[in-house]
This record gives sequence, C-alpha cells and structure tokens, in this order.
Amino acid sequence: MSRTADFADTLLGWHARHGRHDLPWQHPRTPYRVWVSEIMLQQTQVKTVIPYFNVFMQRFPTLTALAEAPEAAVMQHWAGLGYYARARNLHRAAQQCLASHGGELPEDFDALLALPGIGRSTAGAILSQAHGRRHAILDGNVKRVLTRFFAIDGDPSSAAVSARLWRTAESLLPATRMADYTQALMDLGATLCTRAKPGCGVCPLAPQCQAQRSGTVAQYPERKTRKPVPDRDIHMLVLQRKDGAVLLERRPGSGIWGGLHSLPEAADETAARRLAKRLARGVGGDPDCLPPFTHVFSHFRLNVRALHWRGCTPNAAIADNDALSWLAPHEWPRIGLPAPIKTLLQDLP
DNA sequence: CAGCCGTGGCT
DNA sequence: TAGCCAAGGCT
Repeated sequence: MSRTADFADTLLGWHARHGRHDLPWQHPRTPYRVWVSEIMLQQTQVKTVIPYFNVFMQRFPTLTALAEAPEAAVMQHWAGLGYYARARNLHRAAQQCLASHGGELPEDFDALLALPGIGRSTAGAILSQAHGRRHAILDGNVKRVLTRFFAIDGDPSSAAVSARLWRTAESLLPATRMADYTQALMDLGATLCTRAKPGCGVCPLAPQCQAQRSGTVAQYPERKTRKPVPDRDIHMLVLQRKDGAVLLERRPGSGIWGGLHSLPEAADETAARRLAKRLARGVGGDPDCLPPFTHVFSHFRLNVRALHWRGCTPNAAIADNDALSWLAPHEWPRIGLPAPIKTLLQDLP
C-alpha cells in the first residue's frame, strides 16, 4: 500500500475511536453551520467558539435569517470573539448568497472563494465537511502535522513552503470519507500533534513521522522571528450620568474593534478634559482615575488610562446619533462591546 | 509581501 | 511573568 493511502487510512482509523464527534456544528453538519463554525474558528480555539456558536445559531438559525438581520445584531453576537471583520464579512457573504445563490452557500469552489471571509482553506473545509468533496485544508493544525510528518523546514507562511504544504496536503487526500478525513486531521492537530507537549507516544502516525523518528518534533513547525510590538497610549472617557448611563461611541467600521461600541478616546489628559467638556455638562471637577490597564493586540500594546466623571448631564447640543449614545448598564449586554471595555464598565466603582 | 486584525489559554 | 499562538483572510 502506498504511503499516501496509508496516511489517510491510519488517520481515519484513529479518528473513529479518538476523534471529536460531539462538536455542535457536527449535529447537524449542514453547509451553513459548517461555514459559520469555520469562520468563528479562524484563529480561535474550539472551547472559545462553542458557546458563541450555540447562541449565534439560536438567533440566526438559517442563512436567510442571518442575511436579513441588521448588522448591529450580528456584531452584538460576535462581541468578545475578536477579529470583528469576520462578522461583517459573514453577514455580507450571507446577503450575497441570498442575492446571487438562491439563499444557499454555493457548492462551487471558486464561487465560495469569492465570498468575503472565505479563503482557500476555509473553502476546502466547507466543501469537504459539508459535501464530502476532495479539497484540502491548510490551517495551523495541518501545517503542524505535515511539517512534522515530513520534516519540512522553513517558515510555513512563506510562499515556497506554503505551496509545498498545499501540494502535500492535496496528495494525501483519500478517495472517499472526506468529511471524516478533514475532521480527523484537525482533531489530530488539536488534541495530539499539539504545539507544546505533543502526544507522540499515542500518535498513530508516529512510526512514519520523520520528526518523531529523528527526535526533532519540537523543531516543527519553524517559527518566524517576530518584531517586538510597539506601545500605544490612550485616554478613555467614562462620562456617567447620575442614573448610571455612560456615553458610548460606535467605532468606525475598519480598524481595531471595528463597528463595536467603545468609550470616547483622547490622546492625553488635556485633550480628554477638553473632549469631556464638549461631550457633557457637569465635568468641571477632577475626574477619578480608574486603574490603568494594558490590552495586548497581535501587533501593539494598548495602554489605557480611563478618566471617570460621575453626575454628568448630556450636552444638549450633541444629540444621540449613530455614533454617540448614552446607554444604561442594562443595555450594555445588548450592544457589541470589546472584551476589555466590557470588563472596565462592569468593574466601575 | 508584510502589516493588520482580538481574545483567552498555556507555559 | 511575558511571550507565544490558535480551525486565516484581507489589503
């Protein structure tokens, strides 16, 4: 038997006993549910996704329901998951499916790839898992498994190594059972062939794994050196009315926390005081300095100093609009709030 | 191509 | 602790 068939058969045999068969998007494994799960799972771990997925499916049970929902509702259900462009793309893609694909997710690879938020790997994941079609995936799990199994050196995200990994992944596809095979590969990467402390001792592929045979598992996948991330300093305004409502501002659609509500920001304390006077009345006195905190993003660290004014009254000259609104605590869960802002507001003295 | 885009868990 | 990075895609 060829090594190619061996790989898939071994993996499928392992998956039957040790794979994950109880993930929410597997029951039922419809194209829509697989799609939503794949988008949520981009750069996000299964454990984090599961509760979001379940609530999302209750609120948007079908592709049509998602397409017809207001974007704010979609953002609200994504709040806390991160990478918010995924939510906007998901929503836009659903609307495109409604307009151009009869309300269904297309089964054609290129049509799928053309939808916003769906790249080569996600398209492959959807087609293989929802339709059993022979398409490869190449996510972090597969990169880890393949670089180890074939002892592939070099940065997996580089063009050359990436191309080789795609070719390798495609060469290993079984003739049938594609849905199980794709899930098996991800399960192996997520539960056994992990970055730290891999379970090589119980791995079904260990005997043929080149990294395992040469004792170099820890060297794969090769990590590219990262640049140190810069720091950014920001002041945030917590303008609070006597009844507890706080002035929140919807952020622009692009950039950090795109489309979510957050607090008004200023570059420094002087600018913060000036802005506070423009946005509200009763901000003459000194504000309380809330405990400063740092929120780490993938490419910078945000150092936040929040100034808290109580007993504010709205500036009548500035009406509530799409961007600015005074929202009471009971309304906070209803809108999309970034995780650290949600924490800040909840911990407000 | 390299930078951008969140959050939580692990070591 | 502080860094690393996870079911990537877009620009």
